[in-house]
Amino acid sequence: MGASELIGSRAEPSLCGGSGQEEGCLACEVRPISVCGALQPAELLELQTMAERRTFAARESVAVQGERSEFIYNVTSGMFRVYSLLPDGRRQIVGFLLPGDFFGLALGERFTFCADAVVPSTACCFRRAAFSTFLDRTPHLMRRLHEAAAHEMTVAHQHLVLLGRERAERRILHFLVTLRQRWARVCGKASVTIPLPMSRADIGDYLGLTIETVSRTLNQLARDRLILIVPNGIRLLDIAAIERLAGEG
Amino acid sequence: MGASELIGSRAEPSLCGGSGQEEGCLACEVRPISVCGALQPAELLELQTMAERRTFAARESVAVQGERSEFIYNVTSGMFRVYSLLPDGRRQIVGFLLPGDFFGLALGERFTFCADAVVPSTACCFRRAAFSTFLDRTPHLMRRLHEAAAHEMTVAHQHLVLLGRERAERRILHFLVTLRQRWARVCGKASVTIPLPMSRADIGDYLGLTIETVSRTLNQLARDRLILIVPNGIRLLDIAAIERLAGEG
DNA sequence: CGTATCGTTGAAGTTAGTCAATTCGAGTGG
DNA sequence: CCACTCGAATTGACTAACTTCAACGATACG
Repeated sequence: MGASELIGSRAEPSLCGGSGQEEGCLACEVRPISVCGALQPAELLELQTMAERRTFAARESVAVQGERSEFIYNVTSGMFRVYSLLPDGRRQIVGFLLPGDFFGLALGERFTFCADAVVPSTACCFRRAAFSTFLDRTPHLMRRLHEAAAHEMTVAHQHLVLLGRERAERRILHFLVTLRQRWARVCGKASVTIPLPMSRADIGDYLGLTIETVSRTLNQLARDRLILIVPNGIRLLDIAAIERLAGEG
Repeated sequence: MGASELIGSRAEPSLCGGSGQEEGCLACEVRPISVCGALQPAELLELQTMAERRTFAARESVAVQGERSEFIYNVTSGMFRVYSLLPDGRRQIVGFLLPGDFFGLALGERFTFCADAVVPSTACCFRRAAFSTFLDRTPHLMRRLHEAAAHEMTVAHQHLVLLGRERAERRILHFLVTLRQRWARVCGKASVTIPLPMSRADIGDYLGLTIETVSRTLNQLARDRLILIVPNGIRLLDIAAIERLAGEG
């Protein structure tokens, strides 16, 4: 083994974003990558009046399946998981939210899913009613939201393909490749080290696998010298090979 | 076996809908259950000018992954399947479209999935550009479309739960229960006999199973006297038990 | 009546799940 | 600083579920 110089490359999740609360929407660090990027300065000032930055502790709940959805959220830092709970306690994570991602787009009266913070995180909260009327006055934001929803739909469909038709190794690889791309968007540049703030159980519940299978598969990939497992993350050692094995990516 | 009096209860898929072409949107048989139901008579007349009823033969293609999406469609009779093809020929069906369902909601420039007719079917076609401008002038239709998209999202998430966390029997049962509800909406009343115009291969590709597993599971359910397999359909013999076994349904 | 396709059934093989033991790492208190 | 504890991650042995491969039966169609 003895690759001690490789170890220690901790995936420190700056998880981008940060404070900036005081400065309002104009100075928002996720605006360029979020739906808010569609807005003019004047509109941002108006949006700001109905926005409130909230902090969430790790595991703190954002939404509970079936409860009334008073707010919608725009993630500004950290990571959230969106999931469904089955009566017997099993869980299916349908997605992880990164900075710039919207939650509550499907503006039904009630949340159809649970969501909570994976790590300490922040999000911008909007009262649904206020946001909704703002939306009516701002058709280009509506468009942008619709595009975001369409993209979410495409992502969900790819997730379906993964769960329905791929085996464990490809699920894991696809997950890593996709997550890398999403981090790249958030951080402005692609990194070979992917922060994985979520647990193996989370990954398993996202990919329809058990923790044991996730662990075995990751360690097999590490033995094959495709990845390196670092604290709180994964370093991709051979991105070309990984993307090839993952399918289209 | 000798339940010959039960056999012969063919699931004749009137598959509801039918002609009505000549009479226009006002007389459209799927309007009450479709997004068009949100429109006023005057608006329907306008919509009608950009609508064209098209007929599709079984297996005729509606959309091909990656191609430009010139039209969007509203299913008026029959059934379509929406799917993704993998490079090695495997297929994941992400959904079946019934009368009243919209296709092409995610108004990207290109189709992200394939779609074709399962049986001879008809659909109302709208040129995307024209429909899009109509949408801008008709915010309540936009709302309704957005709600439909949100519902699609919820359905996709439930599908994810199914593929990620349920075994074959529950996938099949859930599929039957859900399809029954959808037919009920289309036909105006719930029936114990569910038309299944699609093949076992289609069901398998929808549920992430092989044809063999679909066949074995269905026949096991028939042996357990929960269902009866009839030509082109399934009759549910014990709906209460089926819904219990399927989970929340 | 022959052929093609679809569906069913059986047997063998694989993958991932289950159960259980062990290790690792972070945090705690002596 | 070290022992202890707790949860997360890893690893192994075994098992269940589903797939694969193969053969066969039914049905529709020319």
